[in-house]
Amino acid sequence: MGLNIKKRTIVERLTAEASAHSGGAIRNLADLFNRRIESPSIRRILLAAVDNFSRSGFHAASTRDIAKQAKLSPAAVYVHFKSKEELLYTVVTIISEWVLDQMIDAAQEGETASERLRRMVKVHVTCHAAMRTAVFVSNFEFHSLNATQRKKILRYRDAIEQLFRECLQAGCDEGSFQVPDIGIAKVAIVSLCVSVLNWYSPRGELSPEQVGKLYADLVLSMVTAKAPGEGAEKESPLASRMSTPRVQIRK
Amino acid sequence: MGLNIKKRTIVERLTAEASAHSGGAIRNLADLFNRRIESPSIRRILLAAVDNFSRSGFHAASTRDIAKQAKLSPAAVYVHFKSKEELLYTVVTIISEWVLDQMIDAAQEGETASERLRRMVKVHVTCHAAMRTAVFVSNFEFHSLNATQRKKILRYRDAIEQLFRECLQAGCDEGSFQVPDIGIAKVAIVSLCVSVLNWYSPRGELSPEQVGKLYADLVLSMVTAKAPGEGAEKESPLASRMSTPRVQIRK
DNA sequence: GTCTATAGAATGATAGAC
DNA sequence: GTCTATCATTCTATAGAC
Repeated sequence: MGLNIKKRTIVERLTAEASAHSGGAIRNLADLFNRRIESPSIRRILLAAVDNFSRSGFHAASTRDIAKQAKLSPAAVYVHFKSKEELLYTVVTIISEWVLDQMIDAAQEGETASERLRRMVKVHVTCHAAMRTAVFVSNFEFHSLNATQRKKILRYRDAIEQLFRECLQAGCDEGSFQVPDIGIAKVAIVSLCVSVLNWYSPRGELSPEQVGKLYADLVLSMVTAKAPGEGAEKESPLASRMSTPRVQIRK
Repeated sequence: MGLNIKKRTIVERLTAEASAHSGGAIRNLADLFNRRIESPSIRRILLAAVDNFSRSGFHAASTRDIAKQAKLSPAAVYVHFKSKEELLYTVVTIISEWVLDQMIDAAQEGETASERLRRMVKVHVTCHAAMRTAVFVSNFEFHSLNATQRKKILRYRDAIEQLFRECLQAGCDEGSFQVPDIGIAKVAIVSLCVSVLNWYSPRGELSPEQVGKLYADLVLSMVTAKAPGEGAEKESPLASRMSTPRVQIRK
């Protein structure tokens, strides 16, 4: 990592460190941070931040508690992060990059659109279930980022939505999918995957992969073309004139 | 309303006032508060609270700003609400009651399970789109309530989930629905309806009712039984051994 | 890089006059 | 019921020693 100019933020250094440690599957958040962050102190701070943000929400969580949990003084956090906001931004960036990476891989496997969609839904759901706490923070504290940060994070989300859109379009062109509106279907599918954040528990009976498979079945039956006369009554309505679906942005 | 004993909270008085003003469809939040709340000051406070909570989140919103927006002094809020938390609880209660009322009506119409499910999804989505801001607060600031309050609000959510479960069960018994797991399907459907909170905009091209209809189509095709040989490969997995799906509870 | 100590600002809630 | 004034607390972030 050579030069450590003070002005570079953690996030800016992430890319440089990304390939530093390689090999070995990422099974949990500690693995992911080990791979992306050199300093053990910073890793402890980030783990504590995820925990506190997820339990109390960004604004209710205090930097004091985060520092304490990371076994540091309150001031030590500010040696590594210039603000609490940057702490959140670092977490959200690492998580968003990781999910997108998984999805890019998933979108490449599979011959037919059905196989690809099944794989994509399974991977997306599995990511959300397996790293529930961190992805939860990344999704539901998104609005506490500033406008510049939000814009950068939206690029990751848009990329994932685009992967789903292309897959749906391909399936519709092939004739294997049939949906009232591709934009609506895309948003519905992504929402459905993300919604496991609201109920999944690692202490339940289902593994992340099992939930992924169940959701993939649901999504596939949602978009799979029915035999003629079997489908719901529809007049192919409204095309995609809706406002571009996007996560609500506060402030 | 008669006696106005000091110790009764706004929420406790709501039931008494519920039938006070009758008739006329509820088209927006102001309508709903007009119907449920006598005092104009309290209505202004609640409207301001919804606005501030939705834009900044419960913890980041200040009682000063809420009071100012309601054209009152900071202290005046505490004449009507004993804490900021009670302000949130009042909002969430009124919204939750309203959504449940709509859903109870919806679940009674329709001869077949398919008709009922279509109607329920349409109404649920329409409620969420039409009152987006307030329902958004009710859903996503839920975790800022205390344990007692959360327990009371969960009764509303459970009741709605139960309506969906019964409808799905009936459809599966009839043979018109086919789902891998009723518990999973129920959670998925509710999540899907709720997820319009994340993208719906009243400035878009679609009315709440139109979105409701589109989502109803998606859900119906998700659960509708396929002609033999048409369905996804499945081995009817795992039954309902999963942890009871429930919104994540913080703290 | 880590600490102790604290500045500086904002917040939830209350006291008491009218 | 509404106001002005203010208390008491908490929090983010910084200063400066080691």
